[in-house]
Amino acid sequence: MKIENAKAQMRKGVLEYCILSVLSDHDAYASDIINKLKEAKMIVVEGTLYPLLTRLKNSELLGYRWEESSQGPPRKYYEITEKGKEFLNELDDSWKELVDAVAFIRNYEQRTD
Amino acid sequence: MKIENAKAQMRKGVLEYCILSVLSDHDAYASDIINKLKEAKMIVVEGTLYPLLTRLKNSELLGYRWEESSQGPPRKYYEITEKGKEFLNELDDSWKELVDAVAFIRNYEQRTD
DNA sequence: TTATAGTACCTTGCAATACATGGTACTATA
DNA sequence: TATAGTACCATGTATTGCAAGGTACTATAA
Repeated sequence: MKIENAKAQMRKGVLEYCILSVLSDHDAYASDIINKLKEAKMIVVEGTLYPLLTRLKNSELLGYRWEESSQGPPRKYYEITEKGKEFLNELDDSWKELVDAVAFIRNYEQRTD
Repeated sequence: MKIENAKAQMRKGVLEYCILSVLSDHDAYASDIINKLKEAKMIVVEGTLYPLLTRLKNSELLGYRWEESSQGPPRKYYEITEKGKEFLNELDDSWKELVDAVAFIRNYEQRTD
């Protein structure tokens, strides 16, 4: 369905912004992050999240540590780095500019209706 | 520069939304569209716009007609179709959901600071 | 008439990311 | 020992923004 495809395209670039946001609040492991995003109605699956976390870690925007779990296998807790925080600020600016641009275009269109 | 790359990624999916918005207001040719988007600080170049207009036309979301110009070559005026208007509404909903999701995540993060 | 500038449109291949799919591994419990 | 629940992972596909190089029409200058 074409709108689903458009939604996926709109998520490109925004997901890393959201993940860095979630982690700037507190450290988390993958399942935590998925649940936090789900609360915001940003539905992300593991197949998307793990490669993205790896990419962010490789870019030194995130770090991680292993922690034992009282049940099940050990968990990989991710944390944002200083570099990640700086990048998050830049993403914040970019996102706001984009939202403003879209609002300008949409409001301009509706004003002339 | 990595932030420029992130910006390009954030524009994926959003550009077609903006272009359909611009054209739902009034018909336009490429240069018009580029200028309208520039007013909103959405910088788009021809190499991006022409393939996208072609894709939208092939998806029957847009139609076009040629019009002579008093100076220079003839111009291709694009217009949105009924199907395009319906899709624009769906894109509008999707965009708003995304913006709400991001706001939820960002506000949650700042509330706990 | 020819050459040039301005304007309009176009094609193609590359880079980057979301994600589906299939997989491995650890731990607790039966 | 086998199984269920949970956690993590790799890879290839699909899609779009866009840089780069191109063609073509029209008016104007030479």
